[in-house]
Amino acid sequence: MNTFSLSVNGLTRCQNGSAERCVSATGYLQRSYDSLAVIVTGFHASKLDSVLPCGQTNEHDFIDAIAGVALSQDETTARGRATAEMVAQRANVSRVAVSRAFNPHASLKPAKRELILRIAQELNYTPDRAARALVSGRSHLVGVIVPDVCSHWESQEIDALTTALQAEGFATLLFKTRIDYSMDEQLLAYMRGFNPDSVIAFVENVKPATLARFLDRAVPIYVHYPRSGAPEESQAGPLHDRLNVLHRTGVEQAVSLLQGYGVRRIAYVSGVDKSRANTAREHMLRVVMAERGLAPPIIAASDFSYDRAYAATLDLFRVGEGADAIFAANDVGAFGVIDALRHELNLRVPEDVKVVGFDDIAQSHWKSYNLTTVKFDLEERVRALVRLILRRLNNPDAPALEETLNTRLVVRGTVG
Amino acid sequence: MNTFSLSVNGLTRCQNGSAERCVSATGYLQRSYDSLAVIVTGFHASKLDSVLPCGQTNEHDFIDAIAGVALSQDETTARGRATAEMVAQRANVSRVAVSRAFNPHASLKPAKRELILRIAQELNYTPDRAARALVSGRSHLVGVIVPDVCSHWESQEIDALTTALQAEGFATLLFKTRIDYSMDEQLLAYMRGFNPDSVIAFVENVKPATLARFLDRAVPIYVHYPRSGAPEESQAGPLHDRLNVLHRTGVEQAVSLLQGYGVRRIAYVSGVDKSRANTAREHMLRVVMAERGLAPPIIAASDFSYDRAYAATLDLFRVGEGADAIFAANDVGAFGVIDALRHELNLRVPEDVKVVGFDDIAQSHWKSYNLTTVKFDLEERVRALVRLILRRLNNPDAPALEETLNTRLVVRGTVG
DNA sequence: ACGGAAAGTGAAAACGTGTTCATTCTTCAC
DNA sequence: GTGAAGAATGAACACGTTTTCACTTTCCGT
Repeated sequence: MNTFSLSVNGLTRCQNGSAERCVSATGYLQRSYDSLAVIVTGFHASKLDSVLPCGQTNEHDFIDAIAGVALSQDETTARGRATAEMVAQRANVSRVAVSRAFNPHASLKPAKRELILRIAQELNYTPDRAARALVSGRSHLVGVIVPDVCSHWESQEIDALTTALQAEGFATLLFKTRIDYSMDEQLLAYMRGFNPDSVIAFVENVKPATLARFLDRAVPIYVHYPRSGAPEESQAGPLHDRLNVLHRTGVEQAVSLLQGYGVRRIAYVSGVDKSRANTAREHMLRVVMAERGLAPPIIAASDFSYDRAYAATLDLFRVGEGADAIFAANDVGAFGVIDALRHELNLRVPEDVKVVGFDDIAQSHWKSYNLTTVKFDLEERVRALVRLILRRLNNPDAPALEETLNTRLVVRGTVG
Repeated sequence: MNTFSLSVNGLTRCQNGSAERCVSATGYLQRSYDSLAVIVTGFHASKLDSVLPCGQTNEHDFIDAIAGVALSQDETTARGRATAEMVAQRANVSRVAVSRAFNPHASLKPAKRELILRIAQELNYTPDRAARALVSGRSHLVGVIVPDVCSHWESQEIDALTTALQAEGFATLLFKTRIDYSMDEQLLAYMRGFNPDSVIAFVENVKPATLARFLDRAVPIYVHYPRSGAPEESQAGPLHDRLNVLHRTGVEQAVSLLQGYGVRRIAYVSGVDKSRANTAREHMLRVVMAERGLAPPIIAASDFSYDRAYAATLDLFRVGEGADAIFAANDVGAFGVIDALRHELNLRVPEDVKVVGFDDIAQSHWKSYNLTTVKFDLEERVRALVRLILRRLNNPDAPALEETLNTRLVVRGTVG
């Protein structure tokens, strides 16, 4: 067969390849990464030969060369990965022992385990997750459904989520749904084929029938925008795992601050109409304002986006009666509000109108906005979510769990 | 066994469950989704019974109920998914026929295929991708390595990528690497376990040894920031698949525009030091400026981030000599530049200093920035990338492919 | 009607792992 | 030295597909 093999550190061999090219490449590798064993095997000799840089090379050229080879690799070696059988053979143990070596809970003589792991590393072996999933029923994949990865809040949450899951041996499987926050059946069926162990949906208007299609597997599904979790809403005990957010704390701080400045007319530029995040925020704002003797907020309909918040603000002042202060359902919406006020209505923020957002995304501290906002600790939230998921996966029959997170006001330049 | 089963449309049955609860739920489902078959099966009857809402219910309550059941589902039914065997049995065909029914290229009598697909749908069956991957060697997963999902450019690219891959029957498997744009071996080994069919790395400083660990499988790896692809750099023929971007066009337009305003001192606020995107952009700027008789740009070191671009701009004017116009290596960096100029240095943009970015991300049209920028068509780029990947997967031995994309200047408010 | 090509079919063999179960080896107290 | 308990071991099976390989049926032109 037309193969090429190249090893660095210890044994250096070439088969069916041009010797000097191999040595040149080897030398380069040794110079750059001398403590590392590199094994390259199973290519069209002709291709590797014509591609490997000779003489002095820089790193980029070498990467290009290797990448080029990887791309044109021989089909016959596609399954060339080391298998547990090979490791077992080389270590003079049974294949089962190899499996056990990679499972920390299995009992295996420490010396044996060490030997197996060493040989496995030499052969660049890791257990095949597809096979493992097939027999264990665990794919170690977590499906994440999101309407728009670019939305700041979502992207930051996906980022933290991926980090947390990765640390626990899981991987994030990303799916996009329609932008209107609905999750269609087709997508769910599609995703189901990948066997995720759990699903986190950044959408809300989930149809029962859609969810039902998932129910023939024990897949915990987390509809991601949590209940408002205000004390007055809490019930005897949760029916299922739940993540609550206490909007009250942050909202009270914000309203109190605004009252200190003598604000009278407060408007709310909303999020997507029936979404829980929007409902909870608007509701809490209404409750807190009523408690403090303020008239109900003026509602300007929007959908969490910059553009619609911008337009809603124009309407509020041109068609409507305006306001002294504006709450936006999220920070991105608040950016739209601020830009509309400053650049189209020629109003000053915060002198003429004060603005408060929700979320505290990374962009909120940018100087052009410098937004005062109700912070929703993202890292903490993701940690709690991953904790819920893992606990549920490890113990499917445990009683329902509930985690509660608090909010607080971050005061910046758009108030005061 | 302690099971509950509920069907809507046609046959409506309850087993071991409270009849009226079942009927109530059924009625709700029928009212809401009357054209849909809903099959719920395999739960702890006690749990479903205590959870299902009775009488008038709203959608949210019902979702909560179903979700609660999904979470507390019986362990024994975890593998309760329909299998090809069951479909075959019910359709009176062999299991192989079922497999063929789901493979468009396999030959099967149309009537038979139709029957099988109908029954499969009834049973909510889809082929198990883990099993399929095991035997076919194709996981239909594409690994995406990214240092920071939140970065605007990356998040928009991930979004488009996911959409495109989803349409082709693939899914995006997301991994995070370190923020310094390096890709560590550990991550690659970890990812390898998931058997991605291809890997797209949004990182550049890839070590050969790191890549080599992937080379025992035929996995096309795309290091994502492309070569500058300027004509003077192009070679005889590409050694491997490659995506080129012609920065020249957009940069020429930008420099020409600036010259028209009599700009003399041009600065460049850079990206991550040795990254290709940064290198290519700086290089092209240098070349074009030289061609037009301008002095070389003043370099202000940054790393693509808002905060460092902000700081670099302050340095440029406080320690250095300032500039009439500033190119930023990316749009986010340009936002930092603009904010530093306006809010800390009290300079006007564009009157005192003109600013140009690279990328044209969605935020660039926001009124606070309204950035003039060199557009890099994201959708087009992702389409090209997916095209390359699929062609390579379908035909691993095809000659190397090359796609070239152009750029153009989008003129907004930060120049002129 | 006839032959041959093409299409359709199902039994069996992979794919690479985790798990169970009966067996063997080690350890330790007496 | 003995017995028993516990740890360590490997053979065999299971997981749900796709693929290969003979074999049978259908189709079509003469």
